[in-house]
Amino acid sequence: MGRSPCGHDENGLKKGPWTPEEDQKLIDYISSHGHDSWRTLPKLAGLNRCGKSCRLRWTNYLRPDIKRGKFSEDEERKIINLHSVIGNKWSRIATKLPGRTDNEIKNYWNTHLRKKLLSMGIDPTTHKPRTDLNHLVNLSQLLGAANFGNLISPWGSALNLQVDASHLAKIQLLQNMLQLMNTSPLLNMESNHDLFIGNRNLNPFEGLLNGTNTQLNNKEPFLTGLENLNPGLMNPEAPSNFHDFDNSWAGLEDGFNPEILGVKNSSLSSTSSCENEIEIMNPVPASFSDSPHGTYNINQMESKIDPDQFMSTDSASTYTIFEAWDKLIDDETNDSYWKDILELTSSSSPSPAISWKSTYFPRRINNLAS
DNA sequence: AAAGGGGCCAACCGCGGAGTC
DNA sequence: AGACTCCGCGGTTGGCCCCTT
Repeated sequence: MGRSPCGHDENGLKKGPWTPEEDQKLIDYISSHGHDSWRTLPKLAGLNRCGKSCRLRWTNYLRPDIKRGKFSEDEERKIINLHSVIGNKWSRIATKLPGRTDNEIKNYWNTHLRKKLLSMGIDPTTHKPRTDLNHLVNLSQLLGAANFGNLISPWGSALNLQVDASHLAKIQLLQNMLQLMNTSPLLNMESNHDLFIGNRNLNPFEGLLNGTNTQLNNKEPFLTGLENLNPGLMNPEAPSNFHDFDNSWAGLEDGFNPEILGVKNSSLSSTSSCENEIEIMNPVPASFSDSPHGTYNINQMESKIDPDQFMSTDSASTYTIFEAWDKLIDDETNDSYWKDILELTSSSSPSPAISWKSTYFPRRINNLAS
């Protein structure tokens, strides 16, 4: 395994797979002397290796506290949740999984979890539902195989929607919207990472992932998605740090101006620390900017939230996510689609969901509701 | 049974940050 | 302040293994 089997570098130091004898030498030395300096360790331990190779071998394989074997479902869930928050920070993820190394987690992600998410129709980079047509085909197959009547989407069973690619796209757009809001800096002012780890799910498909389907079977389908939002928004008596929300929203409709959001460039392009040693990544995934500009689709919509464009003052050609929403709604020849959602979510009065929607889409909601 | 191909994963590479002089 | 060294991290590689044909 590895590269350059039995090879040696220009200094005559051995590279490639470790032999049992070398392993034993390393274990013996570290057991009695520790590893204060990896640079000097190989010579002192009688190993013809570079210090880096010794460190890697120890930390990834020989360390006594390493847990080997298959990843548990709980570990899988943790990895997925952590990755959705901090991205490819394997060493950070590893600190939350005792006995697992960053290398092991990274390999497991690339060989198992990534594919698993893809097969579930989730983009492993953004942790959002995928929106390409190939995926829609896969998703429809997945849905078809999984008790279609109940499993179309978190909201599908209640809305009794017809299932075709068009509806799936709309459902996904709705989910994307919810997730976008969920991950927007405005909605995450409290930066409580417990929102993301453990009992809170970032993506609405997690029920599929963990096999519980809790969200999919939820009796309040719209709320199922909305519960991912900051509870402050779901609460009619929102906490004080949301007092500017309405004003901010007005600004958003004008082009998603980060100044209005109070978002600095640094927080968009890098990470910022929070007290629990979890970094909240850029809420707008960088891959958004990779979306091709073609016909109207979700990717195009999301591409308007490219962090680079946040800093641009040129808004003449800006096609905001909210305009896309308007277009989507306008494209619906029959408003009953949206009225169904409204009726459903307003059935339990007073519904937090309807107030949420009124806040987000005041014009549209008022028109439909009247 | 043999060959081919893809998956898996240990190990390497290169970069960047931190510390030291 | 700048140069240098060391360490740690994320990305990538490539040999082994297993499955399929």
